[in-house]
Amino acid sequence: MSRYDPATLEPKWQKAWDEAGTFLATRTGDKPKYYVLEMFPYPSGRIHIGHVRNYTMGDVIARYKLATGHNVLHPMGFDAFGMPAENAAMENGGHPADWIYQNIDTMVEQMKPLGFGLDWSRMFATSDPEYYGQQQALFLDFLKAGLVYRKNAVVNWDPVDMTVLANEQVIDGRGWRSGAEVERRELTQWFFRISDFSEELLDALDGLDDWPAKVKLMQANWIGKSRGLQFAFGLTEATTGHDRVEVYTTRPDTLLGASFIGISPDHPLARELEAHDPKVAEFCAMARRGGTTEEAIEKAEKLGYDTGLTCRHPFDTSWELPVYIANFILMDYGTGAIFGCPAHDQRDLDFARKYGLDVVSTFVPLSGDHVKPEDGGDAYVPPKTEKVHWTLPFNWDAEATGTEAIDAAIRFCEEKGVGHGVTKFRLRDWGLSRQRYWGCPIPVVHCDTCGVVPEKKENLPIELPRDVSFDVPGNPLDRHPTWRQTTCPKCGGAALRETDTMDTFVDSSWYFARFTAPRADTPTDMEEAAYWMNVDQYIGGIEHAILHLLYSRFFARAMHITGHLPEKCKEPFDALFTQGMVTHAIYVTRDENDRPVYHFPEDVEVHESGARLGATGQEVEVIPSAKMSKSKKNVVDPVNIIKTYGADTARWFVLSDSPPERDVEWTAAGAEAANRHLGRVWSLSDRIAQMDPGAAGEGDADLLREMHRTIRDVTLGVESFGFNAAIAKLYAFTNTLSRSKASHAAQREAVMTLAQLMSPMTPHLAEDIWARQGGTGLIAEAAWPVADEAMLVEDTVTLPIQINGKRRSEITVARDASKEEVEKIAMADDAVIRALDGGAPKKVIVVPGRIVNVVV
RNA sequence: GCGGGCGUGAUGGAACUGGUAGACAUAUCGGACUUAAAAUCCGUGGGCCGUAAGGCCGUGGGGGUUCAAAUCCCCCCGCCCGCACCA
Repeated sequence: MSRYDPATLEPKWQKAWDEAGTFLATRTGDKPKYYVLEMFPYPSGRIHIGHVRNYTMGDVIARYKLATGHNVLHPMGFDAFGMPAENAAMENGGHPADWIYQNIDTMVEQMKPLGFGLDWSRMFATSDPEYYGQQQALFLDFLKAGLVYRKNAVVNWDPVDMTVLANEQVIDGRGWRSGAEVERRELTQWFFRISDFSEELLDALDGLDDWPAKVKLMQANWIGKSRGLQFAFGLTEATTGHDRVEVYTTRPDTLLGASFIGISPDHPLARELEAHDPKVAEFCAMARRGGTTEEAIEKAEKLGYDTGLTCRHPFDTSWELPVYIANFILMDYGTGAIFGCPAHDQRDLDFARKYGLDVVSTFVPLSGDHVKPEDGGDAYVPPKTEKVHWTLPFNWDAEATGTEAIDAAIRFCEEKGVGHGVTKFRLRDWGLSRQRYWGCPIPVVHCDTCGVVPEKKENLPIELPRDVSFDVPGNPLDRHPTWRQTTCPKCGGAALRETDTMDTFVDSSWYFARFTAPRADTPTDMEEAAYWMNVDQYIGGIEHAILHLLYSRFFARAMHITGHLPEKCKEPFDALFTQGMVTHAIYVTRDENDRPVYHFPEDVEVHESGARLGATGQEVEVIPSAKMSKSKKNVVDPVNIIKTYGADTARWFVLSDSPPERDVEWTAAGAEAANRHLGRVWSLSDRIAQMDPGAAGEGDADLLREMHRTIRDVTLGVESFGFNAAIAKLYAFTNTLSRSKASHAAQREAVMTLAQLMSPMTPHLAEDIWARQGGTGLIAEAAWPVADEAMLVEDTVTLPIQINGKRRSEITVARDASKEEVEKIAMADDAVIRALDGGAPKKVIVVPGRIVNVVV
């Protein structure tokens, strides 16, 4: 008797698919197309079990769509530019390109044994000059179309290393290498005009029916459309060049509760005061310390500097409000100035209490206990849709919602000539300049006579120079002896290249389009793009819910405008699925100083009594379900898993148990169980293959009915990303089949169908079963089974009977029994008679085909 | 700090659109097979009371809507993701 042996059968079937070209994307016949894409990986060096889960999900869809008669495009590539390659070069010497391409080779080598149905012929890395050269062409077209411009923007500046830091390189406000306090410094940078598309990007979310609601909500909040009032406070005494402070507020209804004006340290007025007053300068310098992230700014202690200036309230010119410079006000949102209403904003309240400013409520709750903030309570911030009692309205009812009051306030102020209603968006333009080497060079030159000049397309790609070093901080392109020297494309005179490279988000904002024609000598081939786009199913992590997806949506529009994508591609991802992570327990012991010492799972033996180190028997603390991280050593290497159990086991396990959108915890016991199950299926098939072909049996109809139910349930599961539920059904059907005494013909049909239903998840095992049962051709190319509707209908249904909402009994009735009939049968049920105790029911609810509830 | 999400037996989870909570799997325990072990197969498998029939409790905590709530609403707790230069 043979045994399930993935080590021999997996390579065998991978070779068979390769030779048949099963997964090459082709435009054959009049089949519909299907484009399935998983977010491409960063080539960190090794694949991660999380990748296995992500790509297995995509592969299930791809194989299922192939089996249901589609031309399938399922490509793979690498997001290869970015900081880690430079960091590796800094730490270990070597060159980022060598590091990254070695990593890519390793990862491809690790991915191939997993048997993904990928069209490897379309593979590329974003660091290939063929790719980034076309990206430069796109940039030039965007520039021509007015979608790119330059302006000043703040960066994290390390004053010791004299270099720009990424947000993740700023730790507690200090540079990660130098330890110096980071400053916010302005640089001239390139920007994409994504904010011009704010309204459109927001409105179009409505059409994305197959995107998770949470992602659409996050994007909508990020774009942040707000209706507010823009107006000016007049300064009591005009200083040089400033007689007013323009503010923007989304709560003009609280204007009568204003108690101070706050301006950003980068506000022109603050700049002006800074120039003449060392104390102001000192405060502004302090306020500019720390990182640039919104998080850092919001979490920092709220500090203000009283400028001594005052403004007049627009509705009461005798009312003067102090002007503070405050560290939490951002210059690039709104006008860089606000008015503070401490009663209805906790941040303003904290600020007011700190600096002894007035607190005036403008509204209170309709009822209930309420401690006003002026009496020591918290700021009162109800939802804008809630009706409140107004103590200081302008012209609206004493009882009105925030929304009603805001609208009324805007109308009132417009009538009085105090400002005007404006719609603003939180979304800012996309800064794409990076002062780093390992990225796509921005294809422009700086000419003393002509200024900033775009490169000529025939000079593309502008390739990165190979001879660079990373021994000193800063951008190697800046200090390269010759690379910068070039001639001006316009006047032919000497000029200097731009040394900024592009944000890696640019690379990942159009790779999905490039996959449709990866070797084209233009960014896209319109005919191929028109055929394969859009991505029918996009799969990736929730961490990309905002930036990557929003940037890609912008890029698709920009590519349409510049003639690189058809109109229908403006929303490039028809359906989106965000999968969860693979987690693993952390094993930790303590050293003599009580510091944690982490251990790899393979060094730990887990028993029901606890976990111990295999080598020493020392007891180990188990922290369950933590995100895998190298430093915590709670990682499992897919390569080891494949070696131990085979690819199918790994694929089966990452899909079973947990719903795909949720995290799944990798456990050795679970992997072993998955492996045992696949072995059982193989043995079952083997047993059936060895039956006498003419063997009769009993229960054929029952087995086949169950088979058709399984076809229905698994198909539904695969189509709705319910892979775990589909696998549960496959377990159940395997149990049914293994107990069946049906004829050989019925069992053979059942096991071949089982193999087909399993084939998207465990393709190698499925091929093997198919071949051993004498199936024709490859199972990967066989048509997906279809459930026979006639086999699915049942004559009777079992209904639960509830008494007062609790299940007490059940009855079996004809499938099409009327409400009256069901009620009659229910009332004759023992449990009901007992509960009624001779009385009449208060109410009987019959939901046909569902439930009966008797209220007594 | 702000925005978004998640929380169900010892464990991973199932439950269609508000309609039998715990499918399927893992651990455990009991049994069969075996000289023995592994593998395999059969059974057990939320808690409490009860010989049983049956009853009570139970989906992070508290409250609410409903004939009926894991599912809808409000408050709280814990964890996760994002916050524009990590990818």
